[in-house]
Amino acid sequence: MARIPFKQQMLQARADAIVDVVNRLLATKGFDLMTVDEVAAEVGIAKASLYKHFDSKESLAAAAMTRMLSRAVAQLETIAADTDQPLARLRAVVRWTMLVQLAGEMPSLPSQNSSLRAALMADTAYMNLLMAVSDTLGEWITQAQAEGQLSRAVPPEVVLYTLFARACDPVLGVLKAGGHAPEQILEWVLSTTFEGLAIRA
Amino acid sequence: MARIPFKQQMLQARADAIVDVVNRLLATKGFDLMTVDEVAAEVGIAKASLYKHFDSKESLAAAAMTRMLSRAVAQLETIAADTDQPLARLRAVVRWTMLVQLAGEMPSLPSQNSSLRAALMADTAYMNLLMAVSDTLGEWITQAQAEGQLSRAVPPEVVLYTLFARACDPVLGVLKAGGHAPEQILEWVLSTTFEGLAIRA
DNA sequence: GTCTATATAGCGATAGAC
DNA sequence: GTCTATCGCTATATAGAC
Repeated sequence: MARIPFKQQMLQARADAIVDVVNRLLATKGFDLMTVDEVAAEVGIAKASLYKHFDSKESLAAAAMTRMLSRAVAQLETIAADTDQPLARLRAVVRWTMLVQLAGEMPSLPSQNSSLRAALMADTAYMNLLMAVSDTLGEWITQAQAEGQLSRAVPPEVVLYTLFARACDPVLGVLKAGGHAPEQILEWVLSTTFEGLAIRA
Repeated sequence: MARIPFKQQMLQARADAIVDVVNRLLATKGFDLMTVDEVAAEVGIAKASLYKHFDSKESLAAAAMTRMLSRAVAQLETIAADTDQPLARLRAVVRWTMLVQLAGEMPSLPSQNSSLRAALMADTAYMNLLMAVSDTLGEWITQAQAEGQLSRAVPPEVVLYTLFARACDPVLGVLKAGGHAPEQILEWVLSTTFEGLAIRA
């Protein structure tokens, strides 16, 4: 284990604190309504100091998304160790993303903001993690279809996008605001996602 | 039929033209990235003139949403006349909302913006139409469940929210950007919505 | 009602002292 | 690196002439 200078540790801790705040604000207000002033105030530092750590508002968002993706990778490994069944793995993934969202910790970015999209696609750490997650999920999806656990009515690509969409499904927030218990919400959305709305023939 | 002054007709036509532009901009860029300057420029009038028709940016969005809801009400009547089967009606509703979205005409508003939420909830025309749509859909949902066509694993409320969520499902945009045919996209998303991802036992 | 011109405010980002 | 203070820009909204 390499020795890490004390000063550098402090910097890393501060950067983590910043990303914590950004992550929560992205989850609650979204990118457009989140202001850099607000981030600095909640972290408890001056805005100019914040810009010593991150180049722009977009890079703040990218850092939050990157950390969430790295947590997702870790979670995928845990899930893979838990079960061999590909469909069970996919259910566990959706369950985890919904738990994160219900905890108010799932950063969601507007897909329409072009400057943000550009910043994300230029961030190699983000892109690599995104591809890692997509690849792993893609494998599980094709396995689940091959083993007859997952519907073959839709191609793997569509399944993947559907799972990603569930990670930021607005239905969760509405049901949470309606006063329903998290565990109950989880069951409902998992049911609609995997079993669908119609009655099984 | 009451006679309507020519001048008033012109005003109404202009207001419609404004809502047309707002509707398309809300569908493509979203509320936060849409600017009033842009709306005025595309309509071809000065921004100050625009503010003679609408009080604020929020009221512009409310007008677009209200018109879309009134179209939805009309569509519900058409669907009700087409079939008696409640599940078939619900499928037709989702199909219609997805067609609108694929045409780039479905205005979507950020649920996080509080000033916008307040403006919408203060708009009685909007609220009445929203309740009308919700009531009709709610009836069809309970009927479909009673007749054994729709899953009873989730309460009607959750079904309703799920259907609303499909009207602005980001998966559609991703698949469209991927170059897939609209009819193909429609089938896939209808399948995942009603039949679910898992294989039917 | 429509226009030009402007008020007002908030935000992202930076300068410069320490 | 951290701070205070400020720049520069953009956006919503309005004033006032016609």
